[in-house]
Amino acid sequence: MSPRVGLDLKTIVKAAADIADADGIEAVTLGTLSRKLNIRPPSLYNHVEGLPGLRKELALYGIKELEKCLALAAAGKALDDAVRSMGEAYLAFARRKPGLYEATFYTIDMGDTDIKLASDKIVNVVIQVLQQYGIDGENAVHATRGLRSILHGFASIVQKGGFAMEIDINESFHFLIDTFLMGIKNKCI
Amino acid sequence: MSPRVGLDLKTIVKAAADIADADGIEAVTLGTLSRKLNIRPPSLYNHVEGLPGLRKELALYGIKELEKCLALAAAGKALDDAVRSMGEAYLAFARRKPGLYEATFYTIDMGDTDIKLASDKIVNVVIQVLQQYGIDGENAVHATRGLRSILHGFASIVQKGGFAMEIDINESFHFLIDTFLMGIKNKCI
DNA sequence: ATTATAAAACTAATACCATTAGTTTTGGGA
DNA sequence: TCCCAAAACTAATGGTATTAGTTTTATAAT
Repeated sequence: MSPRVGLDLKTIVKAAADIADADGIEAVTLGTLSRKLNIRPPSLYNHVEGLPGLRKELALYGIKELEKCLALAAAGKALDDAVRSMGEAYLAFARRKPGLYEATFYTIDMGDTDIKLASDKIVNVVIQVLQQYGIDGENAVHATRGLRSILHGFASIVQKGGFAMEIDINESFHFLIDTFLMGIKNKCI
Repeated sequence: MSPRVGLDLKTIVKAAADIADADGIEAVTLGTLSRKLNIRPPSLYNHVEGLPGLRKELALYGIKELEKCLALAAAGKALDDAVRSMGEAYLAFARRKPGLYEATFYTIDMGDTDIKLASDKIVNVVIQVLQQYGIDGENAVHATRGLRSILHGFASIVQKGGFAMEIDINESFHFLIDTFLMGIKNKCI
């Protein structure tokens, strides 16, 4: 048994990510993607379970890429340095790959095992950093959920162009991270 | 001059909101909506500028409803009480009207004047509450952006079913709000 | 080298979607 | 009663996802 080799999933998903980054996640259709890959739309079904399957693969790719960025940013750093570095990496990712970041939250099935597994890896990176503050069990979960909310909320609003005023957005981000850290330290210690 | 009266925009937008809440924002199409209203799809163009126009109206409706909830929650309360009450109202809205809340962030044009105006009203409610802490000019913007990020991030993750662990979600929310408040008070005062 | 095979890519067809153009209906004001 | 403008309609177009069934083709075994 040994078939011919055609396109592989990685190539397909990367092409989809390029479309998403260039024209938004809604521009990722089997039509636009197949045109970019020089094949006919039905051929994609050999690699992906229709549009929902493609979206899942794209979300998975985005989550994994984001996790790599966050892990790299936190590596070798501790406490506030690690949190700030991780926050900057998160925001930078959302800016650098707006469509791919969008895909990590766009019509994804949080019940899906693969998605859950990849998401858990991000959660673990965040937990490891926050544990350095000596936050205990249940509070560690609260703090992790909090930081995740902050990062996603801010990045999501930035990505949608939601901060209109002239005030510097990066300063607002640092303000928020520092406020969170200040709160954590005055609360859990 | 006086034409016949048919459907009005409010009826249409509310029907769209019902579909969004029941089956998700992607289920809101001119087809499903026209079926629910017992008309043919092209008739909707008499009231709304196609699907993009419908989505704008839906987002606008959601933003206005949310603003009403937040203003009501903050009314007559001060400082931490006001912030906590507002936070709870925000999260409750996202849970009660998941599809409509989704619409407030789904393919909306932040450059649109109506959207910007409605959004500004929400921002003003938040600013008014935070000003009670005596935060000055630029920091007030940072703090407002921060609280908005927290509320949207948390609500958005909840709505997508992103918090998987057994730990109580409401407790996590209160933890986050309190952490933010603690941070603000130890930072700006 | 030849051939069998399994996957990849294809064509054809269906059903749904948004949208436009042009027609018919209809209800309130004169 | 009649007018007319808005509302709703029909018909048609081009895009979308998807399925079924066919053809192509690279590889692995002969």
